[in-house]
Amino acid sequence: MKKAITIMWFEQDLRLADNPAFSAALQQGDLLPIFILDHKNPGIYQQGAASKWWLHQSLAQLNQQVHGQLRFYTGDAKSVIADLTQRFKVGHVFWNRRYEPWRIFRDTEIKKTLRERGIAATSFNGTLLNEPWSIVKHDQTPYKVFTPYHRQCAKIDLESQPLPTPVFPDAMINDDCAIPLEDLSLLPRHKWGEKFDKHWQPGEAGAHSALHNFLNNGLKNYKEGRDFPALESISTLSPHLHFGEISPRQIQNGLLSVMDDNNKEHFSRELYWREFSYYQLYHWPDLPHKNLKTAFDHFPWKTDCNNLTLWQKGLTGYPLVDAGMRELWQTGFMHNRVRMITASFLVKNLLIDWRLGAKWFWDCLVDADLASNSGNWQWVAGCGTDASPYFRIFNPITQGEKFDPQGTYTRHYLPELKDLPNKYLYKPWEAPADVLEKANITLGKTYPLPIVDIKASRERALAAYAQTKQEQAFEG
DNA sequence: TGAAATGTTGGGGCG
DNA sequence: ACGCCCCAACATTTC
Repeated sequence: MKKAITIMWFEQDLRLADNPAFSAALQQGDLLPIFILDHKNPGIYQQGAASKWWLHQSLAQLNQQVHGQLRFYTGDAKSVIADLTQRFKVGHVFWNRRYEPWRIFRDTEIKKTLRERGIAATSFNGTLLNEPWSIVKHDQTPYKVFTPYHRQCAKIDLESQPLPTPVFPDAMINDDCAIPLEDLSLLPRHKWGEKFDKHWQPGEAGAHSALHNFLNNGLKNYKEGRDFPALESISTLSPHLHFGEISPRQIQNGLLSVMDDNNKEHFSRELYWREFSYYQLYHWPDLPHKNLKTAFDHFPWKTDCNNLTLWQKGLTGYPLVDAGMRELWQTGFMHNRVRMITASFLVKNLLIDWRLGAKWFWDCLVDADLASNSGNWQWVAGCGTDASPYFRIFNPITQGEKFDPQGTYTRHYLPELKDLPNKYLYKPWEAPADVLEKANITLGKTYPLPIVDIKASRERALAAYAQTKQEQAFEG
């Protein structure tokens, strides 16, 4: 009788340390570590190009960590696993749970099928501090608002130690039917991803170096500094977290050694915003594509494709908005404050459906995450459960003057404005002709004129939102 | 994790 | 010295 093998199914947990499924799988021995690129099941949530680039790099790192013994497959995960159980005597399949609705559906089926065939299937929590179903209000319904949700988590969260990096065997099971990483075709054809190389270090080592860099530098000024895109006061851990190169528990544990309670508290809160997004996605699986407040189903969105394109390209004529959109394109990332400003501009000043903004971010972000991206866009648009008030409309001029007063960030991404004095940086159309000439700027040519009037578009948005608010009250 | 409009206060100029 | 106006600066309200 052949000895049964154990499958460790990696997906959004591309790390060895504090990986509960991997640690458990190692206990069983005769390990086949696999990764499946499932392009059959995600439907409309096909991974974006930037995210694919990251995944490729991260898989390469993980494969190196297990001495090239990670086995790659592509196709429908259910069939791939069924096929493996045909060709091998499989005793046990391990994985860490994932929370996208299509993955929950898929994994539930797989678990059921395996068990029916007498194969053990065990999943773990390697991704969240709390399982979404474990936190409910007294009446057993899920929290809709962040603050009470967070308060409740703080009450029950115990400090738990991350698992140590396990020792893994030199030789794991081989499978001749597996394909090389390159055949997953994750890298863009036209070297578009190469520009990301200088900004990021995907993989478990890169994740920990980002964490330590943040703990030693950015964190001490996090509370104030995180609002200033020119400062390096943010963690940039989001893509690492998305792919599970580091766990929230490891991050929280890293915070324990830091004395500064105030900044620590504010950063920890952001980890819980991530948790809250996953929580919402679990309890409201329509989060990515439906307004949670149904009054927004009749919202008068503009369908002007031209303005959407100008926003995407960073050609709105509002320098802070354009700088953010170009940061996104160039680096696959955008500073959080600037994400709010660019999103507010699209949804409120341009009146373009938040789902189109979410789609663009989804394609461009290396940290594209269905839970966080959808949750945050619903928040900005005001149609989420816990949403930004409808009248909160960011003024990209004021925001620039307040949060990038020297223009360091803005000029970095808009070199065509580098010689424009601070006084006019966020409103170049107000600059006198001689100032523009001296700065080598021809408005409408070297840099666009504003595509909407900020005051008029603000009033237009307020009117549209007031109408929706009324319908909402009517619907109860 | 806003912004603009409106209201209030208090100091200085000036008849 | 006094009252009046002007207008920042700050506070409150409204969207």
